[in-house]
Amino acid sequence: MAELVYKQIMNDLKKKIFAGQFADMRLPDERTLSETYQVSRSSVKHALTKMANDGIIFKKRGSGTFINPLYIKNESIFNYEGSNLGVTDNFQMHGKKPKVKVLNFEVIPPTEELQRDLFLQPHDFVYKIIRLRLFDDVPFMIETGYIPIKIVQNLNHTIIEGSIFNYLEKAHNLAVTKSFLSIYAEPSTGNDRELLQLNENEPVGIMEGIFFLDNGTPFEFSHMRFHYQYLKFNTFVSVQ
Amino acid sequence: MAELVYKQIMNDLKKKIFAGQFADMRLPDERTLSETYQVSRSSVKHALTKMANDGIIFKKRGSGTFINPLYIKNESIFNYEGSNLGVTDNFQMHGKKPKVKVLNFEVIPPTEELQRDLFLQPHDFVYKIIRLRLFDDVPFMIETGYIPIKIVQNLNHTIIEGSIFNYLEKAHNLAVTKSFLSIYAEPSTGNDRELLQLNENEPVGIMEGIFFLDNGTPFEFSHMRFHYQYLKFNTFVSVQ
DNA sequence: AAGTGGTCTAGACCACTAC
DNA sequence: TAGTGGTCTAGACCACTTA
Repeated sequence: MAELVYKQIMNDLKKKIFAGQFADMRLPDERTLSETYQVSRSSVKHALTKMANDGIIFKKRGSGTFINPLYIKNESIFNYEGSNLGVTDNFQMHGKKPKVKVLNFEVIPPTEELQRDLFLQPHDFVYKIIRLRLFDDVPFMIETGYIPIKIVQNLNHTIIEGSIFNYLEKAHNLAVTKSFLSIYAEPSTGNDRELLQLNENEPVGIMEGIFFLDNGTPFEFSHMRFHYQYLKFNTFVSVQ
Repeated sequence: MAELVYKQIMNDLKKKIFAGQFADMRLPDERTLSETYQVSRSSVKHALTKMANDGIIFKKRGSGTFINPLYIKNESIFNYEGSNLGVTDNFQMHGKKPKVKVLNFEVIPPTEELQRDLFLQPHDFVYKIIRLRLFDDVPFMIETGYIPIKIVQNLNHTIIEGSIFNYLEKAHNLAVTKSFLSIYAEPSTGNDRELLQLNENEPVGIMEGIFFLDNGTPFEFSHMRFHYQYLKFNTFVSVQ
């Protein structure tokens, strides 16, 4: 499979960045990279722009392109660099296997909040799925998801024990590529402490929001309660 | 002032989107826009790519370019839409006045971590500024900031009691437009509980990272500890 | 003055979607 | 098959930083 030029460059540069190959925290200039990889400067620029948008590097006009030191420092488990937004794909940690324990699986009428968030009518029923997620045997997150049955009619226990997003992509060619998320903290509840093995004074980190299909259709409302040590959300913010 | 071509296109399209000029939620195709604006297709693409990254539109290869209905319905879903990234500007809440109490203001040599994060030499001293932030008289955040003195030499007590970012923009024409942030939660320390009026089991939300000037120069490392009820970070995430 | 990233052009061909 | 966005090229010139 011939990979895209700009992705090859991205992957090669990322590899070299993590290998510490740019000790001065500075990348070669675009014209040199274009020579090195034997591609046009536009392709190099495409790769660098994407990496800058991901916060891996930043470009200083007139000076050069530099590595974001925080990017190397942060070994967060949660990042959105995978091929899709699915939790299963993104929570890979040092070779540990992600596991799923289904706590609840039912179909309910949508609350008013769900009607608003997912653009539903009162008669558009939704799956309510509660899952505990673990690395090997260490629980790290309780996930409550709501998915309209009109988008997928045939969810079952086997599917939701794996990655719903993967199933959608493979079986229905539906890709989840966008989301609006809120991140905040709360004291842990008794249920949190029991399931996530937290002490009395230890909190949960919460990430909740709406996931969208590629065409803009709201697909899922998700509420995720994390053991506080397992949620670190990194983001690059830019204005203007 | 001759504005950039792709920005003109962005602004024009945004204006038309909000005016409801694309009733079918669909933009003209790239080749048509290129004709309309009498520019190259690359420039149109540049504009559309930026708008897609902002969550304003969706591009579907093979189908066309579509408007994100949420963008029209709820403009406030996007954080950080002000003119800069300053805390003072962004933490406005229901007409309450933000106040600042300076807890610490000194100049120190940079730690190794700061040297790496802010690209400093060991002799590049930094301001260390600790401030308690309040709405009216309710404290909500403890902020510890480190700023290289080589970027601003004349900070004083009066300035840091207000908005440093505003001061920079007005007095030195330096705009802070980018940041790399991590958001996570921790149990509160004794100091947190005292300053933020938290109970034993209540946590802090933490936002920390680097703020950059428009030209890419790292300007400040900031560590912010929030009363958990006052940190809610909203973000739009998109892959591919 | 030299070097860097930014903008813009004109065009070719590819990959995917809809009909 | 026609139409859409995606990738890629080769090159020109501009804006900014550094020395």
